[in-house]
Amino acid sequence: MKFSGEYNVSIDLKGRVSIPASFRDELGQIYKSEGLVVTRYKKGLVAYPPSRWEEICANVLAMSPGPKREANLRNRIAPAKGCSFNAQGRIQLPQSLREHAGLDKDVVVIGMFEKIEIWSQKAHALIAAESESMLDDDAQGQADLGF
Amino acid sequence: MKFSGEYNVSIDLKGRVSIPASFRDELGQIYKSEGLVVTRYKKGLVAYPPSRWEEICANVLAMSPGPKREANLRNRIAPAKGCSFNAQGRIQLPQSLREHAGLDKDVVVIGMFEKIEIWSQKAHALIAAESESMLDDDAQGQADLGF
DNA sequence: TATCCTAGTGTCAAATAGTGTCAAAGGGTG
DNA sequence: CACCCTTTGACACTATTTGACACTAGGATA
Repeated sequence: MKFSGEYNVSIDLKGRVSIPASFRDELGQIYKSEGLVVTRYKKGLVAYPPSRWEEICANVLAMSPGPKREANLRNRIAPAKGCSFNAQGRIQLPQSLREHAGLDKDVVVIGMFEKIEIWSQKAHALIAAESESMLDDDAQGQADLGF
Repeated sequence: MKFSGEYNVSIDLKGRVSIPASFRDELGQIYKSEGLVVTRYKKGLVAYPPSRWEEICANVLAMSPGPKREANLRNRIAPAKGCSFNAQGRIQLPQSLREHAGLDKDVVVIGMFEKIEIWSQKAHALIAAESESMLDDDAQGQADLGF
């Protein structure tokens, strides 16, 4: 699965975000039958196809007990929610996740190959600026990559 | 039993917390007949289905005598209280547990697979922030898990 | 022992949140 | 410019959560 592209979409007054048609096409069958699993990620959200989520879950559960495992359970696994699509291609995000990401009205949905990120416009602008300056500081690295 | 999701709920003026409908569904029959057993856990509370609680109790009781067993008895087993649901899906938390967790008005209820955690909003924000920074500092670990 | 006070219960009804669906608006394409 | 597909706002409906109130039990006090 190769989600890609950056989309500005809006949230309706009940907390549903439109997932771009191209992502839904990419999901194929899954789009209607299973939906996506959404959880916290930094100051935003990520969404995975359920099968991918199962793998991640299994990886975390398999960690040896300790604070890292606990942190992953608490901040990634526990807040996760399976969200199915409605007839218009929107998914309902639970209040707790919307709050975490500070979502209201304008959000950015980003295809990141095997996952989909969801940010408030504001948070996305911040993290994008941060990433950009990191790349700026590494002109050699950029050149090596062929940019 | 797989409780999951994070919910902001409120406590009424007599100390009852609403347990989210999805958790009650997960409990099925047990919800009406048996309720939950709640006890202290760190700076918050945990709730278990009674059958799970029996197992935990048995494990502690089976420990060989010593300060660890004593500590478990004192801080986990002894303060525990069985709480049944009312018609609106709320459970009454005893004052001692409310006090321990510093609960007043806004609380967070979290599904953690086989158990349910209950925190004051404040305490949860603290522990979640701590976990988050731990995850941030370990980008490689996060990637290895598939996030 | 009678009375007051507090903590806890049961229940109702208002408020809030979530769901399903329709149709208008917007954007891209031929 | 007309058409089609996608996105968005809106509405009605259902489910869930919350605040409120009256009532009960038990403990303390006089």
